[in-house]
Amino acid sequence: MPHRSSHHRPAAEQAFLAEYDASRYPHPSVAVDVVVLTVSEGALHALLIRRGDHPHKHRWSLPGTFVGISESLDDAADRVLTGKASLPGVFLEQLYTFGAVHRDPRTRVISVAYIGLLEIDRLRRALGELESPVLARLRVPWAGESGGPIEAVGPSDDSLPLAFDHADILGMSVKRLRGKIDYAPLAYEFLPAEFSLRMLQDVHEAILGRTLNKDAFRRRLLASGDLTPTGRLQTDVGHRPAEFYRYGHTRRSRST
Amino acid sequence: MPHRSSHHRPAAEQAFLAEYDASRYPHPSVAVDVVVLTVSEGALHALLIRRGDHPHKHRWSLPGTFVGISESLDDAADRVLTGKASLPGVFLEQLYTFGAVHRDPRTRVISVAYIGLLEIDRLRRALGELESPVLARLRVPWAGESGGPIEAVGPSDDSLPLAFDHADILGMSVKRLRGKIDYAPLAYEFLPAEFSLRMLQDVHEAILGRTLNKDAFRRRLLASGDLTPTGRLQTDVGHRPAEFYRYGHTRRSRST
DNA sequence: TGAATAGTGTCTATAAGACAATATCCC
DNA sequence: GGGATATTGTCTTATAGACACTATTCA
Repeated sequence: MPHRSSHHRPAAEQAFLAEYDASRYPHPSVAVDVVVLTVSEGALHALLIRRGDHPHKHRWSLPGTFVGISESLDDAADRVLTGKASLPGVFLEQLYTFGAVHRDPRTRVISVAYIGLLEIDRLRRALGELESPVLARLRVPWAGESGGPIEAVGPSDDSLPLAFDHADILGMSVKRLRGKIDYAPLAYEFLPAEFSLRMLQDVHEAILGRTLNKDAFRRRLLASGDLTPTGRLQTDVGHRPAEFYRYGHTRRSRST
Repeated sequence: MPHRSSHHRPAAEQAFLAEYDASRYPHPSVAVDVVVLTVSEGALHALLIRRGDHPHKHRWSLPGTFVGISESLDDAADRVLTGKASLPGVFLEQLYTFGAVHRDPRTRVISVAYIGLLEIDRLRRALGELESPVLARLRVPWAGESGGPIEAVGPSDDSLPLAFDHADILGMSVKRLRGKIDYAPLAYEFLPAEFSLRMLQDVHEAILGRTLNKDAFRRRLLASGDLTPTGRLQTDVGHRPAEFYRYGHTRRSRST
């Protein structure tokens, strides 16, 4: 969220902070939280973990970890996925850093949020090994890219109480996804290597939260040159089978 | 930059970090750096400060500060502007968090970068009070939104040596600006309250690093409904004077 | 009057929405 | 064959680029 710098502060506070010495004053803790997103049944879902301890005991939170003193932020985000869920090779991108003073009631924790995108089947397989996590459907109460906190709902449409400012982090991740889906190849992260145009459109619609024009979607994506037809067709579908495509630039013939 | 989570780490390291206790292990320092941007003479410029101390003595760096233990990130970014340069009310937005382990050779410093946008005249007035800062023109070696580090050049087109990873931070800020200029009202931050369409187009061109079609730009901006004509005209311009506009939705008549 | 830039009108090319027609699979 | 969805083609509409023309100011 953009803001405007505030009006003047007391000169004493300015002087104090200008003299701030990194080694003499207490440092905040720095954590990374990862919004692990997937698309299932036409809707975005996020991976949540039920907290066993205070604060926010029994609320649901994003998987995360503290950042080691000799570990980059990206590596810490990796570690959340490769450690907890054995999920190497997942698309990860830094989202936003949440730094309100009292966002964690215990102590000062600044959290660098990441988004991780992956296919539902792969995520489910990795989750099979674990106990507490749940895939919660996201309910977005705003249209377009307005932004703001969003809800996570359980299997029976019950709203799951979220820990800390994680409703804001989830909201920011959906906003980011919506803003980038039209020009960045994010949707393919939610799909297997080969997919039909309808599957791709379903992913776009789940992210955007609205239906799209089928003809225009087809034309636009095929014209982009980012899709390579595989020649393979769907089977056992009870109607004309769709062709499968693969993400990647079509090789242009050398002679033309 | 998106990345992919790496392959498995040694179980011992995972176990160690999983047990990481915020109170027992050293915390990184957290700083904010602000990319203060303005548009002058058809080009983006950023505020840089010559470092007087090691490391990177005599190199140029972004204005920044450490984050206080009871201070939000946004407040720390405010303080950089209201403290050092007496610039309250400036548009500030969080950009990205830079967390490579050795980005600062002294100790572990994670830096949350912000962008601050303001009008050239206002910035110059505030700078008059100070000594070391300079407004450096930005030279962007990539087109569109490819991203990557960029150069800052002095008055005689000499490249200024930048401290730390500040060339990357500057590059990220230009990339962000280019990505948002078409749908967010960023350009107006670089202009006085009343401006001509040509002045607005000049700002867009400076940000995008390329010329735009004049007719299409006019049509698009006027059709957006975001501009209110003031009725006032330029004076002393040696050619037909342009009308001044103001940013803000045109009030619609109640009867129509 | 001439130089210079603002602003308007028109034509064309491209992309999106709407809709109809045909294709192909399983039952 | 019938149901269902994929795929293709055409028409219409909105928007962007190109270009020509008119308008207004100061020197």
